[in-house]
Amino acid sequence: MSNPVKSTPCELCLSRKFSMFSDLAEEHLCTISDSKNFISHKKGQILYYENTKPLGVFCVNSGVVKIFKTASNGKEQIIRLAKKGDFVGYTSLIGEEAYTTSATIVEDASICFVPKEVFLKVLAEDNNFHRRLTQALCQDMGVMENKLTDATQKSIRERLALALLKLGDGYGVDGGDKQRLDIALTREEIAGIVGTATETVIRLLSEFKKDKLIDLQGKKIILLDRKGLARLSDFYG
Amino acid sequence: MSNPVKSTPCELCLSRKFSMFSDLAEEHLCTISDSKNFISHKKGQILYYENTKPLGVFCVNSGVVKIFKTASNGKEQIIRLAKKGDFVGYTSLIGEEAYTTSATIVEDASICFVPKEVFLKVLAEDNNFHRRLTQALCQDMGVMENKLTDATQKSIRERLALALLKLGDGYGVDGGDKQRLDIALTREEIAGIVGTATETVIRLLSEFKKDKLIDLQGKKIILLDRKGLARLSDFYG
DNA sequence: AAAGTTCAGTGACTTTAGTCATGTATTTTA
DNA sequence: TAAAATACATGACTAAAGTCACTGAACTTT
Repeated sequence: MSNPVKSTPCELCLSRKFSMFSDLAEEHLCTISDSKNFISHKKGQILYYENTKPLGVFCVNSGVVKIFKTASNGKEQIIRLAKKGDFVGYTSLIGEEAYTTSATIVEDASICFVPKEVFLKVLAEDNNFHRRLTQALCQDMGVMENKLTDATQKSIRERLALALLKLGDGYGVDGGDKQRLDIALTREEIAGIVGTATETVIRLLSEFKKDKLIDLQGKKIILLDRKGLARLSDFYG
Repeated sequence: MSNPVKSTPCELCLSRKFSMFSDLAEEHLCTISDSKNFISHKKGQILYYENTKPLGVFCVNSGVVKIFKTASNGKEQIIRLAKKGDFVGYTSLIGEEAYTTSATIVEDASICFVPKEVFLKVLAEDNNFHRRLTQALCQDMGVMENKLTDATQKSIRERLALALLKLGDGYGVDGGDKQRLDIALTREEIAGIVGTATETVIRLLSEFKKDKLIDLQGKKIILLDRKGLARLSDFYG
């Protein structure tokens, strides 16, 4: 689907530090490195569609991938954003089921594809890796429980404030109380993260701007007052 | 906290068939059986609170447990209901973090408690068990993605219809198109499952009754028209 | 069996957020 | 660079669901 580029071996991959492959045994790392496929993806391209069968695991080297579900009303609910070091599509592979989500590129990305058999072989043989993966899964489960609770119990205003803070954690530059979100999301995508209508996001963002919580410079969002957003994102603001 | 009763050994436990211990190696089963603690719990009793540290894993032998989060508005979001054969509290244990949820008894239950060290030892030594657990976790992740999407993209009416259908799957008797939900939940608890206000559940239930989708006999709910509920639970009903 | 407590149900009202319509920027593409 | 396509923005309206207040029913407790 995309142009294969000369591959960096996993042993030398700088994104590996951030991934679950970070302390994989040398031999397993080589197995993966030899069989993987390095591909460059442009914004908008698709990694996989919901309900298709996984053929392997994607490992993000750079760029941003959105993992989402298409609801029965046609809207996209973004489950998470994956960046450098993140694995994509492994839960469906391990769960031995069709993909429960779709994945597309949000910001131009380079991504490695590790074939099913190789990934599962390493998972089966490297107990330490398996242990780490299970632990990460369990922690992700806690994250999902939080998201579900926020989705049902918080207002859209609260959820948007929270979403901005989390984007700040993942993609913020400058740090401190004032940080620029270094990620290009459309208002519709932000709506997909929060789980609301695009117009509502637009309205609330200008409201936040009026309240000096954020600033809008073209496409980019600057968080001016993280504490204020945090107060707003919790029920009693 | 509760009255310990004479323990059924795991080898003879009838609920085990339904659990992830179902094909545990004999030796590991014995290790667990020897160290576990069988306890009887009454409705309303607490298994654990959010933010406390897990000391082991609960294995439900009979009865029903609700796993929930208390939101910042004080309401309970029920994450799932656990029954015979289900493990409770293992994700936080394996994730090496404090409980992300609380758990209390919804229907009088008998539950085994397996201490942390023993459970983790078996997990580390029995690769087959570890594999099965990871697989289940991955599938549960897909379930959570679905729940999140439903929570943000479906209306309360749709979500309630869906919740009733799922309760039918897990606790329905008679089967077919007409089934009685054999579980005693208050309207407030149903609201906690759906993620809405108690009054809204009450109103919608009487509406469903008026529309011959369900019947209300005292506390018990009877699903009269599963297909109708299914149609309603999907966006285009 | 009386009193207390929890639970179910209803009405009135308010707030929130979704939808539709339309207009203006801003990118893309031809 | 003009045209087309997206994306952003705003207003008006509607519908959905939450809150508050209260009543009556059904359990518990003593």
